[in-house]
Amino acid sequence: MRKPSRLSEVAKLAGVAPITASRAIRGEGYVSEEARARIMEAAAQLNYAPDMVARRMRGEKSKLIGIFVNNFGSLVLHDITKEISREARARGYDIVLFNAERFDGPDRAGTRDMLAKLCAGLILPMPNVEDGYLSLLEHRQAPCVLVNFEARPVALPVVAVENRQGARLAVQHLLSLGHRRIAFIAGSPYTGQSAERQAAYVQALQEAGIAADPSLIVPGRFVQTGGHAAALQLLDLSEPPTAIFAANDEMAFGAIDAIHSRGLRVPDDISVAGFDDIAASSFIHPPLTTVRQPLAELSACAVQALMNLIEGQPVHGHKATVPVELVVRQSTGPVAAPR
Amino acid sequence: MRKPSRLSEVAKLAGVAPITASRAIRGEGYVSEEARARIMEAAAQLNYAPDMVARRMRGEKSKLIGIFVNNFGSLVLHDITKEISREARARGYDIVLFNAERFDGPDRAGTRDMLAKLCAGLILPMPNVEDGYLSLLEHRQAPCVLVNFEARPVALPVVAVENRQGARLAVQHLLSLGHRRIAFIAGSPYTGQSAERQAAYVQALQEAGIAADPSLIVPGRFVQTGGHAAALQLLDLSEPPTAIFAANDEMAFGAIDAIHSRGLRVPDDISVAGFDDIAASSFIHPPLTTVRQPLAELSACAVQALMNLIEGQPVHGHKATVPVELVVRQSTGPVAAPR
DNA sequence: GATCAATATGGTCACGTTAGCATATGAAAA
DNA sequence: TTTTCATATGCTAACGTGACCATATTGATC
Repeated sequence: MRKPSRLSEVAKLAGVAPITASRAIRGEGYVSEEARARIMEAAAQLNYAPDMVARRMRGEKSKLIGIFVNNFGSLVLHDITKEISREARARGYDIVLFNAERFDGPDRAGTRDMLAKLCAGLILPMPNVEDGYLSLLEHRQAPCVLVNFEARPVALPVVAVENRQGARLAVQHLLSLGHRRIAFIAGSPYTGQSAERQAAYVQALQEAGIAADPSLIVPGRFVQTGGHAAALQLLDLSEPPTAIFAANDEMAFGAIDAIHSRGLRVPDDISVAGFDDIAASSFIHPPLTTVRQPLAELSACAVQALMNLIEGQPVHGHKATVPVELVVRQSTGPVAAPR
Repeated sequence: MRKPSRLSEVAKLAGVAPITASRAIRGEGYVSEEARARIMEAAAQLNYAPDMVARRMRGEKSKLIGIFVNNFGSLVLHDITKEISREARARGYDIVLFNAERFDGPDRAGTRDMLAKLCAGLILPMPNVEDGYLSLLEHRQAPCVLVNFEARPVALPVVAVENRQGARLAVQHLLSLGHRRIAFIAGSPYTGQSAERQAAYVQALQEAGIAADPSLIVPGRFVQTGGHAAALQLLDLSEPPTAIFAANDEMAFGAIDAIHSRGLRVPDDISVAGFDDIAASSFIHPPLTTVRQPLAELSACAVQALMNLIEGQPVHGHKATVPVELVVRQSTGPVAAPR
């Protein structure tokens, strides 16, 4: 590897001290016009570029925002990440995405902290965060905003969608279509987000005078294959549901696939609703009835909160919520006539 | 922000020199059992974690692989990234994804190079790379592997799918269904990948005795909205095509949407084929006939090549290709009976 | 008793950069 | 003439770490 040239080399070539070259390149402090010209030419000649790692070690801020995710394959996170990136770039910040899923690699925390140190701020679109790391963040490792975090009260800004309201809308929609046996495919067991949606599901049923049947609540880990397996399990019940509400769209995709694989039709035989409204949801067959998260608004809100933190405004554990909206498409329909 | 504790603080608390604490923590060199115990306890008490930025400044390797992408919203890149991440983690490496789309932020190159310096190696799943940066990489800024790079010969390892063969399969499939007016929705004009697929499309037509009609070749920038607009343009032709081959699945989604919006049916009125076989393609309506990129194999190949570079094997501009496969689903069918 | 090897510990310096302070020059103001 | 100010430049130190070299101490071997 050819070593990149250093500031001291530029300075030597220009016949000045390194600090003077530094000033010229950064455009700060006093440098005479002739010295500046010599330095710039030397820099160009040596193809010099400042070493941001060294700058960071001196504690300077970068123009970089880190997004830490713990589900690298998630489509809704893909969409959220895209929106955050758009917002951040509009403000002159670059984006790095770190796969923070747990694994047993060496120096796990070290790598994570290195990135955190390099970034001006962090956005964590995670429904849950390991306790140890959360307290590290609360003690100000870096400016940090949580997105869709629902695990517990926390001393950091949180931006989230109205999970309960969204789940309630979906369940009420299914109830209004005449469904009474409505199943719920839950996400990962330890995410507050899934818990919120599940709680609202139970409550909406109760308000309609229906007791939640535990056998109709099946976990699907927020992934498509999990939704597939969960739906099969539900279809195998002695009294299967007439509608399924999945805690996210990807599981709903899996559920629809599972239903089709049993020779049943959506929504004629069984209705399916999701949550998120990811891009693919309007394209699948049948188009998915789902709860739309306003991702652009959510992301704008998160980036704005992070900018406030970066610019030194005090950290408060304020939680901002953005409203959701039910998008009715063709995956839900009236309950089938009794056989 | 509470400052993280430093090695010197740990050393002072344990009553040793910093270098001894360093040795104890890294588990290298000679440290007596009692000293090690004191140091470890002090480190735990101070919640010490090594500063990887400082280590990197000393030139140490991290266990981090950077993936630079220039289309942050792309679904196929999402899938590729996921696979690379899986492969890398199996080898003990973490992953960061950098949004390298061009924009005019400050210190653009500096941020990029900082990340490059932090990573043990880079994977660039980009069909094209800015010339200046490419030559920087060729001069060994960091170990680097290109994925699906098709722009020009390059002195770096390249792993790619057989774009020409894939496009040929798709076009031949459409020809075998009786189609003669087959349109092509191209990707971004400056990506070799799109050019490769387009060239094979033209060649396959010629082999069937059909001259490519320039009005049937429309750019779609590899994005869904681009595919939508391109399809509308094609449908507005005085003699519209009976089949559309899109250079990627996302544009095919957009095309199908556009066709539906005109009250036409797929594949009854017009067939649509894509390229990539992203996850959503089997779920959309109708399920998409497409060319499958073996993403797991592609990624494994790329990570293996990068490991070779990192471990010091010589860099050669070898290009590895992985085979593609046509997946026939329901978006393609026989050409409609003449009206 | 001298030599050697293994064990154990620390001092110094460099990685590339910049803040803080010190210094030097010329010109304008008192 | 002296003071003040704006301009221009450089030295030193520090960010946190670890390689290299130097120095002890111990026990074993000749």
